[in-house]
Parts: sequence; structure tokens; C-alpha cells
Amino acid sequence: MTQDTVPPSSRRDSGSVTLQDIAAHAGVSRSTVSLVLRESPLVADRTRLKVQAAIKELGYVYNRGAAALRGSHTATLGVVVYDIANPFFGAMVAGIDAALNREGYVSFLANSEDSPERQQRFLERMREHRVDGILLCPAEGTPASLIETLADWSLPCVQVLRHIGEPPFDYASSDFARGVHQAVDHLVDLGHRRIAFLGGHAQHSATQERWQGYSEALAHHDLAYQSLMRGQVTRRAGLELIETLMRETPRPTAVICHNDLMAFGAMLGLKRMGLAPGVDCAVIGTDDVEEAALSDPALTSVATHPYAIGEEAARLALRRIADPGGAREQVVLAPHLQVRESCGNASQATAPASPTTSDSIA
Amino acid sequence: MTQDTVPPSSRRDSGSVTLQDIAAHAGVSRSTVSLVLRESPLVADRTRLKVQAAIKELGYVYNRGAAALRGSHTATLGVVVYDIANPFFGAMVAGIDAALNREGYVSFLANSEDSPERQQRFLERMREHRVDGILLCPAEGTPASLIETLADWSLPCVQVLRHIGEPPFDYASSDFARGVHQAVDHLVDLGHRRIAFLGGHAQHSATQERWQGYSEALAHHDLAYQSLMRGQVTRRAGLELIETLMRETPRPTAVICHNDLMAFGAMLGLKRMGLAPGVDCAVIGTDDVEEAALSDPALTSVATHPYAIGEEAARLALRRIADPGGAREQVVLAPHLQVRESCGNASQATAPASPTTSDSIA
DNA sequence: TTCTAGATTTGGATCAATCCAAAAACATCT
DNA sequence: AGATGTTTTTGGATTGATCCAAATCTAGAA
Repeated sequence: MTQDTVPPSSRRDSGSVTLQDIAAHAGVSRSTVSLVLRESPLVADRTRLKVQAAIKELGYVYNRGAAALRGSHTATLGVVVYDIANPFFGAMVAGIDAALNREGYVSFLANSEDSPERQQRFLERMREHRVDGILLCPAEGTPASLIETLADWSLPCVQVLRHIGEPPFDYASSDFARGVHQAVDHLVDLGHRRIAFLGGHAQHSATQERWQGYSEALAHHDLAYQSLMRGQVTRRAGLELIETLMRETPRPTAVICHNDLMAFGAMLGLKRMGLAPGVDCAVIGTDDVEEAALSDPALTSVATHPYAIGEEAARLALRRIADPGGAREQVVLAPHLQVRESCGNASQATAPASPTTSDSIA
Repeated sequence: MTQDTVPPSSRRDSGSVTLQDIAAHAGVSRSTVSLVLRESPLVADRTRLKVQAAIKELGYVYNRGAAALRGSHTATLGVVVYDIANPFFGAMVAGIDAALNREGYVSFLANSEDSPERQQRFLERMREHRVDGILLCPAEGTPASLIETLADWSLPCVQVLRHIGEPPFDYASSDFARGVHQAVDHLVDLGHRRIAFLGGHAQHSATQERWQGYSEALAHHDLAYQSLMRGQVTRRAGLELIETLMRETPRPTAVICHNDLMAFGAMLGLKRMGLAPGVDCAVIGTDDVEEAALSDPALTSVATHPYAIGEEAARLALRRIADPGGAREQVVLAPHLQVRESCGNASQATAPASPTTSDSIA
């Protein structure tokens, strides 16, 4: 009669139990409950337990929106990719998700479809939602000023896979140049001298780095032959480009592809021409997606570890959010060459016995 | 001196221009600015223009968090899938993204990895963020009570691809039973009589519906032969199961697979056994992922349109959010059979007389 | 000119948390 | 017991928008 500890049913009606309600029920103040929720060490153990019991009893649900309004962060990260339908991004997003989840963060995901306009809209929307930071895989044609704009917004941004402008900025990716270099090394070891490259025609860093790796590697091995074809980085483009390529004279004996999709297309194209991938022409892809292990023949590929890139990018973003003024970081993972069957096996290639069609002119 | 219209630089420092600031600058009240932002027809045109000018001039950024606190919705949707790395989900998420984007919504994406515990954590987190609704692809083993729990939370939830419990509930998917039925019909048309099925061993609706479609179709055609193998729905499982299957006597002449990944595995397995997919054994997949068109041989597949499912699911969720009490809806898209080469071509199977040179098949 | 219906506009309360300075409770040492 | 120092706890102010009832401003009619 003096104090009703639990108004039986009137509480869970409207679904909104507030800090105030808990405080009343536990006989403490709003502020104390807030401290308990945030796991502050200021609260005495006995009080903490009382409050936690009340929280459980009343079925309280933390309101992150209200907290964000007064506080300084939303525990929310914006993620903008340009092709979520691509399996590579699926894996990357899974990595991001895992890393964020550990810290209680949630991510807004948006798909720019490589359109700078869509990308811009998404970024503005995320800003309105007061995300703590952004993971951005910049759409092709993103203006160089975008990074400054984000800085003006004081929105921490980690660029992923591609970057616009020059460092310093936060960046997480794979060392694409090195990956292609490794692929060339491997082919040279196997005895190849005429190594072609099927690349993307787009102008972003991820494409350029691969070209660079390719030409550096050729120079390093004193190879005169060079053949660089550009197209979409799709299976279909791989199929079409390889046909053109195989009609060249002299014909390359190996081809490195921008990604695995192109490589699959190239292998299919070879088959359609009556040529055997790995025998008549070695093929190397990039990314090492799951299908690479099970294609026919199994594809040798430069593994770029999308899941790990996602994890690293997310962790870097969290670091930057915690320390916005800190030194910018570039996390560039080393790829590794996953050797399978699409380059033939060593015995075939390294011991060409007689017909060493010694490299001629390009 | 009486009124300073624009304090030149002191405003954009802290980055937070509020409704109050705009109101002062435009000479109106907070409330009016709010009405303008929400495109209320109550505001006179002249006032609206004045306010919009002030908004632009001061570089105001709408604070959706603050709005959500007082208002009733967050323009936010939670999306929980169980395998984001799967290309099917990539496409589906792209569809969701497109539909939400049109209405100004943003989505939180989470990956349950088919773990009910992870799923539960994510749902709680999303509740704390006060999402307006949930798109849920239930993890395997999700307790039947989950849907009630979400209802208790008064959180609108659309189940996608799989469902737990029985209608009425909101649900968006493909008619898997019908898809398998169509596949059987096609094979029977081609003259097949021994048709096997490679399915998943999991106990969710999506798997059961396919079994059901398979046995109904067999009954419909009075086929006595039946062979149903269960495993993971992965490429590797397809590869392993087909080998077992082809050692059976009598051997099936055709196999329908739970999804395309299994079908790719099955085709690879056939090749490894020295059998030709489409000649020695017809293969049909489900989903019609992009790779299906370019595999070797090109895969006949039951197209389930993940992008469209994503769009429909998102739109249904938005409808339910707008009208929480409305009648529950089941949006079940009709799949269609995408015929390619993995069942042989018509000339071999149906009309051995004339070599119809028409591109793929009729 | 006054009245009134209709169209605009407004201030105060509210949403549910956090921040912060100051108060209260408790322990320790003369 | 009193002075001092440490933990704990607290109320009031604050965050930035929306809701709502009431106030103000039209324009047309009496």
C-alpha cells in the first residue's frame, strides 16, 4: 500500500520501459541506471545487481537512438560497395560483419552500382543517420574531392579495394601489383615467355595497380613480349577477349586475368576454340573465389582474401572512430598464389625438352 | 546592430546546425521549419522558399536520430540473411537495396551464418536501434516461437525464402515446389524416366518444398523410379553425391539439384567419372545464378529471381510497416525454367529425326 | 467595419537517453 | 568527534527534432 513494487500489467503494454521506470523499480536514480548500462566502474556492486535485476524484470530495451542523441556515437557504420551481387563482396561483407559484430556495431549497407550519383545519395543519407564512420569502395568516376567532403563532414572514412587521390588516407586492400607479379614469376618458373594480361578498362587504382605489377614483372624478367587487353571484368568479357588474344601471332602461352570471373570466361573460351586450358594456354585468375577450386581445370589464382580485407577495413574504421586525429593507415594485405591445375603441372611446362619456341619478338 | 542576420563563421564550426538556427535565420519558428522539412502542405509557398533558402545557406543536415526519438519511425529496416557470401544473397540484397532506396529507407545487414544464437543477437541489436521492421531469412533451427517474439516486440517481420511455423505471416519467396515440378516436366518431355533429386538435408521449408515438388511431379507422371539424396547444398556435396548416385543400379538418366552450386558440383563429378553432363546424365539446377549461363555445358536451371524476391520482400515490409494491422501477405514468385545445354538438346532427346539447328533448345 | 471560417504559424511539452557538477555516503586518520 | 579524502549517487540541463493545442493571420461575407 505504501509502495507498489510491481504494477502488474500496466508496464509492458506500450512496450516502452525507460530508464526512469527501472530507476523507480530499483530505488535509484536515472543516472545510476545509465551508468550500469554503460558498465561504468563507478557503480557499487550491490547497486549494479539491484539495477540489473530490475532491467531484467521489466524487460527493458535500450534505446540507442536516444543515447545517440545526447551522446557522441551511434555504434553504426555505413558500408558502400559498388557490386554487392559479386561473390567477392559477399565474402568481404561477411568479414566486415564479423569484425563489427564483436564491437557491438551494426552496419548500413548500400550498393552504389558504380554510380557516383547513387553513392553520393547514400553517403548523405548515412550522414543524416549520424553513422560513426564509412567504409567506402569508391564507385568508378568518383570525384577526387569526395574524400575532402567527407573530411569536412568530419566523417571518418576508410577506402577499400580502390582509392581516389593519394595518401595519406585510411585504406584497406590487397597488394594487387604484387599479386600479379607473383603470378608472372610463377609462369616464368614454368618456362613461359609470352604472358598476356586481361585487365579492366576502368581507371581506378585497383586496375592500374595490376597493370603496373604486370609490366614491372615483365621488366624484371627481361621479357619483351607484352599483351595487355582491356574490357569489362566479367566472365563474358573473358570469353570474348581470349578469342581475340589467341588469334594473335605469336600467340601467348599464358594469360593472367584481372579476376577469377574473367579467368573462368577465358578458360571456357579456350575450350570453345578447341584448346585445353593449362595445356595449350596457362590461365591464372585473381581473388581465389570459392569456385576456383572446383572449376575444370581447377584454377590457379592470386588469392586476395576478401573476408580478411573486410575484417581489416572494419577494424581500421573502428580505430579511426576511436581516434579521429590519429595517423592515417594503409592496410595492404599480401596476396598469395594458390597454385592449382590451370597452368599445367610443372613437369609439362618446365621441361619443354626440345620445342623451346624460344621467345621471339612481340 | 538590432539583428545580425548571418554570424559569418561561428556557425559551421561545430558542424551542428539545428532547426533552431534555421528558424532564426529565416525568421520563423522551429515548428515551421520542421513542417517544411516534412513537406507538409500546411506551409505557405513564400515561407517554404524562405526556409529552404536558409537550409541551403546554413548547410543544414537533418538529424534522423532526433526525429526518430520524438516521431514514430526510423526509416530503417533490419535484414538478416544466413549466408551473405552466397551469390544468391548478393543478388537478393541488391534487390532489397533498390526497393528500400526508392522510399528513403536504409538497411542494417547482418549475417547469421545459419546460427540461431547469432540471429537472436542481431535481432535484439536491431530492436535497440528501433528499426521499423525486419526482413528475416530464418537460420536453420530457429525456434518456432521467434515469430511470436517479434510480434510481442511489435516488430513487423517478413520472412524470406524460408519460413517457420504456418501462415498467416508475411512471406516472400519463390515457389520451389512448382520449380522442381517444371524441371521434372521438362525432363519427362525429353524422354527421361529415371530422374533423381539431390537435395539438402536441412529441415526448413525451402528444402521440404522441393522434395514435395519432386514427389508430386513423379506421381503426376506415373514414374516409379525415385531417388532422393541429401547433403549440404554446396558444390562439393554435389560432386560427392553424384558419384554415389551414378553407382546405383539402375542408374538415373537425369538429376535435379537443390541449387546451382550443387548442380555445378554434380557436373564436375560426372566429368571426373568420364561421363558427359547433358549426354550421359541430364542435370538441372535451381536459382539460375549468373554463372549458370557460362558453365560447361551451360546449365539448365530453375530461375528463382533473387533480385525480384528481394524487391518484393522489401516492398511487402514497407507495406506492413505502413499498415501493421493489415492482412498478412505471401508473395510467392513463380520460377521459370531456363533451358540451356545440360539436359542435352532437343534433337537428341525428343526429335532424333531432324537436327534442329536452333540455338539452344525449344 | 466587424465577424468568421479557413489557412498558417507557433511555443511548450515531450521523446529517452547522457553529461556534469555537486551532494551524499562511506572510510580513514588524527 | 572532527577533519579529510574516496567512492557512489544524484538531479537538472541538454541533445534536436516532432506533436499538439492554441494563437495568429488571412480573405470573404455580413
